[in-house]
Amino acid sequence: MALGHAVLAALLEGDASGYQLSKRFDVSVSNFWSATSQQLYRELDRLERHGLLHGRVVEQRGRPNKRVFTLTTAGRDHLHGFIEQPSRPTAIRDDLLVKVQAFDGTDRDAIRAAVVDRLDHARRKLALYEQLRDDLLDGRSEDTYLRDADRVGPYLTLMGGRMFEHQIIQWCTKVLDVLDQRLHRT
Amino acid sequence: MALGHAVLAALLEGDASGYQLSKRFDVSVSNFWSATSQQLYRELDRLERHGLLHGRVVEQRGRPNKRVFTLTTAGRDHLHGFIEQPSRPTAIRDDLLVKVQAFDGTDRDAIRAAVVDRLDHARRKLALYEQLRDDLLDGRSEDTYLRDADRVGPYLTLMGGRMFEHQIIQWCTKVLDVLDQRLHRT
DNA sequence: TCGTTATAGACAACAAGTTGAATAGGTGCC
DNA sequence: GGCACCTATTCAACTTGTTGTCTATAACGA
Repeated sequence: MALGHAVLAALLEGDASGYQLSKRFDVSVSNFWSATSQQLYRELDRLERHGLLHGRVVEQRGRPNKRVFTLTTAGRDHLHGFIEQPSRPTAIRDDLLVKVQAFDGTDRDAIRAAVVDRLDHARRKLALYEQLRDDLLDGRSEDTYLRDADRVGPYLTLMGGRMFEHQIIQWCTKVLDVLDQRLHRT
Repeated sequence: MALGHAVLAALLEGDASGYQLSKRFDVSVSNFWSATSQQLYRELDRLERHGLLHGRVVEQRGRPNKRVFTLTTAGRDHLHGFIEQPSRPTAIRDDLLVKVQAFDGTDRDAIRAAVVDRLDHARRKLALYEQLRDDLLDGRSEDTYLRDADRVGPYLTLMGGRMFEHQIIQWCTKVLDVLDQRLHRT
């Protein structure tokens, strides 16, 4: 139940409906997990059946009713239990890397385009993370924030996402370098 | 068909049986994809049905026969086609990050242990990658290798894995720092 | 000789994730 | 006035990935 734990962790930041949760997963939660809205709804049902959270229907004018979910005590306990379990290191699985691996000299332009694309995406992500970071720090220094904040988890995972994208940028730059060097060879 | 492409790419390094392939996935291929042997056997059957590779049975003395798979021309073409398709950036999905996100002060020791564990694992992985790199370079400088080598893909993905683990190490170190700072607060 | 590790696979059940579509009112823009 | 996007959720079908069990043989060391 990997997604489930991510959902429970996300709800630590406050109650939310499925839709709100999917928005949360699009931005801040994307640092540590990703999921489509369909997955989320399915998982919310499942977690509710297991008593780890409970939803109440909120009626709305002019738009469909929504179900807002809250963590139960059992849900919090479950999260604590999860933290104690060993976690396997995540394996890398990346289309772009498969493409680079398969590079045999004939499809240089296509590979180059794919890498440039990813580089672009990573830069955008990084900018978003910097923004989120500024919002979170709200003028304070990192040290001050880390000392005083109630929950440091969200900041640390954000730093994780930031470093991740940074590394992608480095790698892409290197790959482009190599590809361009080889252009002059042939 | 994401796994399929990884298998095809792995076979670019030479023909292999299911078992050999699973070994390959454990070491060098793990830089860009991961899969269990069960997944591999299933995928090999599928790829053969689609004509992207073909297997021939090799009889062995004293042990079960093995099927050795070779890329077909259709398989190579398919790989080239794949390279031209846009690839979505991989989403992060990591148990450890979920745990850190969920950190609420009460389970400091468990989180710490999980991070130390991961740090350890990353260091080991990094050492392995350095070894693979040395083997690949075989005394040559990186520049020389990149200029002369037939296929630079494997080296570049290896560098990807290397940078990835390096970044993990940085992040883990930072998290431990923060956790230990907070110890002195409470 | 017994247990362990490595080789080489097959099969089944289940969990997780993706893709595509449907519903239905609301807001903003040209 | 129409079109596109936003809110909010659900359903169905499918592909991927995980976990566990099973059958064999061979080499190695205690």
